[in-house]
Amino acid sequence: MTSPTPDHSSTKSMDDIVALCRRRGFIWQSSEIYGGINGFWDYGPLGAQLKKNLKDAWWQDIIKTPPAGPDGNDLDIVPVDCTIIMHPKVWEASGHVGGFNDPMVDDKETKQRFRADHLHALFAENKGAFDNPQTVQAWRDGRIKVLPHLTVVANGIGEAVAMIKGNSKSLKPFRYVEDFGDLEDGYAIKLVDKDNNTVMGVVYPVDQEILKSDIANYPSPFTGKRGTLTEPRMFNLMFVTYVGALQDEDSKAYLRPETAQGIFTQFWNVVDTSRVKVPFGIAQVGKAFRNEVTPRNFTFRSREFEQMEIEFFIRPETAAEWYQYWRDTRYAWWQSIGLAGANLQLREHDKEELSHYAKEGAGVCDVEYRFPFTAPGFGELEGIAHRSDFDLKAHATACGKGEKMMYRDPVTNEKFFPHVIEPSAGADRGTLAVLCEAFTPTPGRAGTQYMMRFTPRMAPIKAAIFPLVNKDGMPEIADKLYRQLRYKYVIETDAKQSIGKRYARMDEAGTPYCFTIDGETAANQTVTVRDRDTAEQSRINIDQVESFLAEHIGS
RNA sequence: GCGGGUGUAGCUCAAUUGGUAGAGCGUCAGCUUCCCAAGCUGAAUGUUGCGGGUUCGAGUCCCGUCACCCGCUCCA
Repeated sequence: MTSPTPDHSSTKSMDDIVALCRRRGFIWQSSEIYGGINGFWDYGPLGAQLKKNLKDAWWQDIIKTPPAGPDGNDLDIVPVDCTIIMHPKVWEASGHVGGFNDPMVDDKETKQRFRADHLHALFAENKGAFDNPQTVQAWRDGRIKVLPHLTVVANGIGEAVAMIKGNSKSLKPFRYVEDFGDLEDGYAIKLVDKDNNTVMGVVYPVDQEILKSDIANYPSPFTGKRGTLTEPRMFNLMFVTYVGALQDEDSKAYLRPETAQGIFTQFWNVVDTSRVKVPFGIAQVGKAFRNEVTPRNFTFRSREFEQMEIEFFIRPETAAEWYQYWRDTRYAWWQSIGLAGANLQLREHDKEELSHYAKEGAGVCDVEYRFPFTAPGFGELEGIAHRSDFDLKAHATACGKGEKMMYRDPVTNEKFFPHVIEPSAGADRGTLAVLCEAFTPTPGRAGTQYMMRFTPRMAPIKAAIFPLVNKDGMPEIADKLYRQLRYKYVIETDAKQSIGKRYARMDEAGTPYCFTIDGETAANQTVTVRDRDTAEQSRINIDQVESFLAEHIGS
């Protein structure tokens, strides 16, 4: 086992980790020979095996041998493997398209976001700027400048006027008197100022071009303060593609930003075909895509990444219990694969940072790892969220069948939309955390500068078989042992160069054990076992190598 | 998206006011070698991130671009 460092921010440099990943073939930049492409990463031979070990461990522990539930009975979790491209309506129903294909403005102070074309403003000035049509026209033509008095977010001019009239506080120092009537694109209202002078006010949707250049003069619709709004920006977090040879609006589709929606849309088929009943889980491993604004920190925020997701369907009233259960279970799982120290933590979210689907739920938490680049802070590995019945309900509504799609409890015949607890883990982030945790500088050690102390279950290479020298029958014995073991384990053999160099290379690859055939082997059928972490050797019978691995690595 | 920095062999780094792109390590091959990047001999490796410009001549100066790093921003 590795002995975890309490805080490796001072001892581990991300640059060194990235360099080792590159040099030894764990992780490379995608399309490197063309200069790379921002936010995309490839796994080399050692990295591909490492990531596979992580995903295999997850698959084993979730689907093949799921843990026991709160009542002591094994959970029922079945896998699916859904497509990356789905019907575009999936993403409308899930809420991914709605708010994110339009120019959006953020209020930096309140962190609220709204569609730029929903912003309406009231223009009014003390000096009676709008008391005649000519002045209004002059303003509309841009010949005179009038700053907006206040703004509101509204779906249409009527709603905007109603909101403005209804909020006497933000209207100050003006007071609403009466409607004046429709203008060409806007609406005029009569106001009075504090000296009871009549002031004409006009409400218009904010011109998008003016908003872009003059955003600093527009008060926040939430606080009334100027200077806290960001420029309108297109938030298109989803990758767009086109299905079929014709590229037009009708053929537009998206690469999924999360694997979860495949599970939700096939929930009914799973129920109909798999003899599962609530509570049960559906799990999936697969790629997802997000057009991140700033991909950074090595593979941590990649635009193409792989998720390991469970949607665990439950009765609504049991949400709190199951949320607790999955929180604790998933935290323990990450510990079990080698992230056992103080670099791993569980963090409950504050209510304010919750997503749209989780506002009213039993909770959301993250399993977080202290990466060298986040230290002393932490970065998310897995989020566990109570998503309520948001998604099933949304899809039932969007596809038009509505309550007919409610789940029927086969025992009680009750009909309801199950709630869901979603433990959603990042395979790439998990791999990166395992890499960072394993990375160990070895300043006092001969040969290697660094070694990788993977837990045996994660190690890309489980053992190496070396002939001590490349003659005297040793290579033949090594080759025989290698061929015998490689059916069960990832094993390497190497006869070239000095034994020290070969050990050192295995230390860097994180191989837990090396078996060496030496002069004694032919005589008494024993080999040496070298332990990666201590560099100490012991001698075992060559017939016991396989059982040694079974005991120390698992099968 | 904004500001700053960096970019020479797989890695670490050299290269005189602008004047022939090199070294160590690693890698590979052969020999040697009975336990920790050991030794000997040899070999391969670059349009100096990419593209323009200035110049008789650019790794070096200028512009653009790409990637990475740091700080903002962003991260339903």
